[in-house]
Amino acid sequence: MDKKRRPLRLVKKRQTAEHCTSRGYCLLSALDPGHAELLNAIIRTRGPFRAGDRIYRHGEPFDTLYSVQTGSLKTEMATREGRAQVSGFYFAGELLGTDAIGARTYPSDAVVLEQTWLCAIPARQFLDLCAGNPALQEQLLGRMGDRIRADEYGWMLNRNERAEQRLMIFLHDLYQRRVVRTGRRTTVVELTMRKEDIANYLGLTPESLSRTLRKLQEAGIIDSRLRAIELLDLDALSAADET
Amino acid sequence: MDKKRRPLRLVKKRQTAEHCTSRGYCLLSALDPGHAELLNAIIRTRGPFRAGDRIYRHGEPFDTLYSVQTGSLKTEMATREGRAQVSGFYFAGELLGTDAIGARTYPSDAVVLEQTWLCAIPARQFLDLCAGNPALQEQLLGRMGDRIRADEYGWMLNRNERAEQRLMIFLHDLYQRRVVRTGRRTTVVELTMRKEDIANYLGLTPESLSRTLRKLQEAGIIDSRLRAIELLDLDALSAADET
DNA sequence: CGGTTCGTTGAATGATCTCAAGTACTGTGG
DNA sequence: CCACAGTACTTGAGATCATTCAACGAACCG
Repeated sequence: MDKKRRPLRLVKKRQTAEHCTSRGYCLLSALDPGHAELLNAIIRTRGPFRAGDRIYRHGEPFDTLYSVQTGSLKTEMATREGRAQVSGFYFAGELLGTDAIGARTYPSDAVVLEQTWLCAIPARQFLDLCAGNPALQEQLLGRMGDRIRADEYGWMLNRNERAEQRLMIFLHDLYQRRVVRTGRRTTVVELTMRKEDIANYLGLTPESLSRTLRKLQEAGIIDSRLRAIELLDLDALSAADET
Repeated sequence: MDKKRRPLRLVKKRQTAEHCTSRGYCLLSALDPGHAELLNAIIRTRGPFRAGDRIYRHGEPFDTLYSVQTGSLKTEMATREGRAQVSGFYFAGELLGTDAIGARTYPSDAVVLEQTWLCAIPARQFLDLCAGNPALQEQLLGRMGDRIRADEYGWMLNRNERAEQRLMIFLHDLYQRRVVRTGRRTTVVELTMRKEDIANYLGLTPESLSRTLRKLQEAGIIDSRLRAIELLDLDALSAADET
């Protein structure tokens, strides 16, 4: 399942927070200039990484959080039989590594899906900074809370819903996250991950995913292509996602 | 899948000042006397609550965290069809409401399962206290991180494992948590929740749970009674729970 | 003691998986 | 640009597991 292990290319390239300031969905946005400067001083831009690169592996000492600048990643855990289990996908603006906070080591592997730039945030210094800055702490807690809620909600769905429903919710989630990230409402969702990863993430076999995609296609809800899916009936998808 | 609330096993049974003899005893352990005093000043013991009481409801403004003193609770969310979905169980020493941190309202309902005493912790004041106290912040972040990891692990299991496996993991988790709470290694697990709740939590119908229990019983792994389950083969159960 | 809820059991249905082929895409070397 | 090999994806048919529907038994509570 893990084919090519290219060595990590850590191209160090000093850079300001230019990549972050433009978007509201960024940790820096909560900071006054003084604290932003402090945070800026400890973060480092890293990249480019290529598909298959592993940013960290489970069991390695946890010392760094990553903010995704451009590109995308998946995280995966190992089941006791040694199979990989995809536990999440991460896109630009999202924070990678939060599930390691409070632990000594990363609980999962982070695998790059396409050309990707990251922003490395030393965890120790960052958490100390949070301790002295209520606004930043609130940002961090907010994100962790979001994460807990999202996981819990996702878990709930996975227990109850059928494959078709889960897939619709997943697609709608991808769409929504891209709206939040980019503000654009294109109905074409690019798939930077393999279908196999999606199936794994949804708890389905690739065969079942394939059949389910076909079903949605026949229902006129999506147009499933190879590396992209066009969402033809957003209403149907968001209806699936309603609490 | 359950591993879910297990993170809270870090809870220390520390009974220091009479203020916190039996309330809030976990979070206080990280504090120097001065800060402990501050925290003590804002927490309040509440109870007794009886089975069926709702501590909070989803949608209500989030303003309080609760530490379970004695007794037990379940949290449940509403699916869009209006059915209830059990999202977790909480026992003495565990922290209730963390999934609301960062949100304005509680995402779930908290329902009491038996006679229960709680310790109410005003969220605003508590979080402010954390912001000024690195040790306390670390405790809180640690718990939230534990929670994220547990949810993630649980979710993973739920996607992969069959009913029998999930049930074994659940039972083993109940056992482990009780060892942590009480230190006693009795193999009889009291069920304060209804079987219906367990089935719901595991993503099964009550019928399927019943059949699965019978299977484990016939295999000599458990002795399933009405309000308790005796764990006859702990090795088999912990084997199911191994990473 | 009845009524009610909770839990169990059986048989039939349905969803997803497994196994086994077949097809389409991707990258490589000629 | 094409042929090729390797991988990803799709499709079909049968097996497996959990659900549904229906009925019954056992505990709880007035």
